[in-house]
Amino acid sequence: MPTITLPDGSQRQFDHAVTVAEVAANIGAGLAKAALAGRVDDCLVDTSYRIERDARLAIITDRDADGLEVIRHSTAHLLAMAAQSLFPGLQVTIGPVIEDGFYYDFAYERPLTPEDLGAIEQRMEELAKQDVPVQREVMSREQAMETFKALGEHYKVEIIQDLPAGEEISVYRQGDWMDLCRGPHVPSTGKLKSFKLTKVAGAYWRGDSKNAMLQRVYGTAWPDKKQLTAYLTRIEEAEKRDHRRIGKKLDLFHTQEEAPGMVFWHPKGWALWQVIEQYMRAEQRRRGYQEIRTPQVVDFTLWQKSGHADKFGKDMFSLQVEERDFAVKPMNCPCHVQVFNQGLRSYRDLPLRLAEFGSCHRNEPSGSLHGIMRVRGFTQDDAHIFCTEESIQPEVSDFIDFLHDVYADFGFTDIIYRLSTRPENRVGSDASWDKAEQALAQALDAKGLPWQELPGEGAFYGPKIEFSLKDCIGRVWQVGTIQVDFSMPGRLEAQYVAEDSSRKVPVMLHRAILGSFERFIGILIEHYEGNFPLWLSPLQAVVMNITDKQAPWVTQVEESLKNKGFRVESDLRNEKIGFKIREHTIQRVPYLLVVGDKEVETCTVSVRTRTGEDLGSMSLDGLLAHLDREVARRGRFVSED
RNA sequence: GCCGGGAUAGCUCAGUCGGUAGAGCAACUGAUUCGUAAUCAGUAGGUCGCAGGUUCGAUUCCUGUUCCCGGCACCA
Repeated sequence: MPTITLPDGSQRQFDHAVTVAEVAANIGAGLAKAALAGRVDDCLVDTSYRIERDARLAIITDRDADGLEVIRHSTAHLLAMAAQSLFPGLQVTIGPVIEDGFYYDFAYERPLTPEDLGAIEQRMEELAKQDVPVQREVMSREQAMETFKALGEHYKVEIIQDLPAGEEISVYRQGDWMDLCRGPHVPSTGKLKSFKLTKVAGAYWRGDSKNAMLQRVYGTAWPDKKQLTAYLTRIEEAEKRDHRRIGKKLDLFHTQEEAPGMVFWHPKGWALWQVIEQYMRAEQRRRGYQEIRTPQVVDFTLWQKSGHADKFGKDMFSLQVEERDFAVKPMNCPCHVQVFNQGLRSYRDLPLRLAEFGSCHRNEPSGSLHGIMRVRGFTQDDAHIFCTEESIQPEVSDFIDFLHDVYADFGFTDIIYRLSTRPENRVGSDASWDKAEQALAQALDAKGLPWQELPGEGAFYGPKIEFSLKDCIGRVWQVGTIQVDFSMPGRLEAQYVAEDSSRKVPVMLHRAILGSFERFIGILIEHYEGNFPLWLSPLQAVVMNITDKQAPWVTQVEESLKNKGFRVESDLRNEKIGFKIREHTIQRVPYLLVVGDKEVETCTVSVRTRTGEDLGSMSLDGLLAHLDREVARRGRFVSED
């Protein structure tokens, strides 16, 4: 005699055990049809789940986030079913739901091709149309092992073996196809109406490059066609923000075969870079950092001492010159310790903050290179803070404030925080790791920041906070970081004289806000779609004439603005004004200054923005005041779409 | 590094079932002096990524290689 309590608080009584589907039908035919799953006392179940006793129940439809997840999960199953029916011998492994979709990893004798995708998708459509019922079945561990062994599903057998003892093992059948799965799933394949397979790719079994490479098929699924189309359009639009595309269009930089993973910066890209560098330089100085510069090429023995040679000597660009081994620096820290080591340091010198716009080179794996986001030659806004253990937390706290200020100036508020903790291979005592991890966690908590822990992902010398931003299609890139290091100062013999005149080894904090200029600029380009706020714009204004007659005043305006430090060009070409406006608008120039006879007479310019807004005529002083105001607020209030 | 895909004019791309290529935009030349997103006409522009092989003949087919793209792994 279960009493079912619905989300609105109403109750329904039944004189026998009922399934979720039956309760849905009892409420209404529409709901019965829409039901994809149920939530019984906070537990997600199939619509076929039998409720034996009093319970709270929510019927899950495609309007719930959970419902959408069920759809995606079931679509992954449909994909596997279709793939296996088309390619005998293809084995299933795992098929989880991911952001906006799902994937399924298959083991097959040959790689799947993009053409195969089309065939699989078509098969999925057919199977969905057949509205095949999906049924759950519980099996014993032995039974499950036997079943999947008999099917030749060796990966599934391995998965079953690794399931924790006591865990209920369920399989889902749809037609003559079945898969090991916890569920829940939609009641029948007919509920899956709007999906699309998006890409195939190789992926290692269990994410380990020592294992076999599987065939991963990615797809997306939505409650209806409209949402599917909206998603596909969104992705298409997002791809137009791609920094590689915009970088080329706006003539910011290029790359070429002879220097893989290295960037050739063009005048406009370098102008942008310089604005950022000068800004960071000023901000660092304001906050107690001292800027230094250290060598690019350093004897290999230093990298052996620092521990770099051991852990990633292969990833360094090494060179032999006159029988001596050198390496191009992959990081700045060992060099910064050398600066610290000059002279005798006192506790009174701490915390000592040494900053460098350090150019580094790392021989990154070829497959990991990506536009200017992941490169082999890059420049960090690097700094190392030498301090005592007691200063770790206040320094970290100050750093996070600094970082937030900088990000806000660049218009970033959507930041992902992660704390990477001690890895298996590490140096330093557990006690010092405890202290360092706590200091980082507390600094984040004290500011009320939401963070995620990445256990075991810390550097070998200490834990780190990673600050990440997303690119135009949602890929996450680490930009900022702060890392606690108990190891390197000791290895490189850094010392200071403490209050009791004993010699002590300082703690070192590695930190960066932008991360690398290359990556940060890549993110900036995608964030603004090339419509940089005025303070960053490589070219801030173009002054243009209507006919030759106005050329002298145009040149005068150009010179005046340049003298005030603005990045300005004039366009005196014999072209129609509409043509010039169009060209510079496409080049995302924030201000288009038009000069005709009227403006010459009144010593003004007609001001138009790249968004097409007409600000009317302004005197030179008026314009300068307007531009100054806008530059001063940086990226904080910019929203130009 | 691994799996798949790609590379054709400055850019975006079409094309050749094997007979050495084409469009739009850009560039250049000329005309036009025209007030807020494309003036008109003409000209020029390519070792079809690179190296081999097959072939009478390869941009096209095959092999290798480099780089790029999408994932995976990696990211000290």
